Amino acid sequence: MPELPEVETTRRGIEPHLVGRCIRGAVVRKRALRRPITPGIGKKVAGRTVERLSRRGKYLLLHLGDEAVIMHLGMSGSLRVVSAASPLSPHDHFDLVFDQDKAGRRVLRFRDPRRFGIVLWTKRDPLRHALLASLGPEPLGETFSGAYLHRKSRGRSTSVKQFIMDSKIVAGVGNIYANEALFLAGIHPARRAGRIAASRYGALASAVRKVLSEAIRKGGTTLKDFVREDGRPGYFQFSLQVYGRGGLPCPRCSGKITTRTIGQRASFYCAGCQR
DNA sequence: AGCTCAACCTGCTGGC
DNA sequence: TGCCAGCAGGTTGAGC
Repeated sequence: MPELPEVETTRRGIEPHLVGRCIRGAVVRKRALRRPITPGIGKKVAGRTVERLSRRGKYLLLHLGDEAVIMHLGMSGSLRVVSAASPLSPHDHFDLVFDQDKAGRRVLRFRDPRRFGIVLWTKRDPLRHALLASLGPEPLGETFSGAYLHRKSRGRSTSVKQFIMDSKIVAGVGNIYANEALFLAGIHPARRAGRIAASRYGALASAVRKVLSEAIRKGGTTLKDFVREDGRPGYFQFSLQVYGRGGLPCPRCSGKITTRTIGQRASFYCAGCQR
């Protein structure tokens, strides 16, 4: 479910509910996620105050002084701020429990049916954690550019789509937005990364930025189950040009949109507009 | 180093 | 109507 815009939407949604709040503990109902939830996490975070929330790629970071909680939503994860008494759904695996306030006791509730998500506690700078240390630049940051993509792609025979979905190259570009950005840039997703000119990478970097920032503005993409912290869906699914639209007319030339698997992932493109 | 592919899990759906 | 193979927004690690 969640790519960078959905994680950013979640971050913005939960941040005002969490910053400055003191943590009382945690409830672990199902430890076995992509990695086991850090043993004893409740005791480790108890008494800490949330200073801020940040995002790195698709990772969400809760900063608790020198320590941090690292979260990843995997394919099906979502986070909501709810009352501690709020009824549980089958896949509500983890709660971060806050001190009581005038609204009662609130929790940050992590739901993840497929359990590809992550909840880890770290006492180090979370950006130095093994999972985050090798991430490429932020696609909405200053070091991400066409020149950067061009330089990194030299000698690479992999498809450009797999290349921009590689988190070591650029952090947080998933399947939906890779398809969309390549359409916007007019680049065929199966084209070899090392055989694309610098100017076209300029167009691609711009397209990635545009697609991601537009999606953030619309609250992310809700295909089936993504919800914001308050339960509302995102709206970017109405702006999708090619993703999930195999067989339908291309919005630019009215040709048929092709569906094809590239690098184990469903890919959608217009063979007329994308070269 | 870089490429490919299987694996981790559950839920839904499209085709028979 | 009912069943089930196949597929889903992500990532890693093994094998070559």
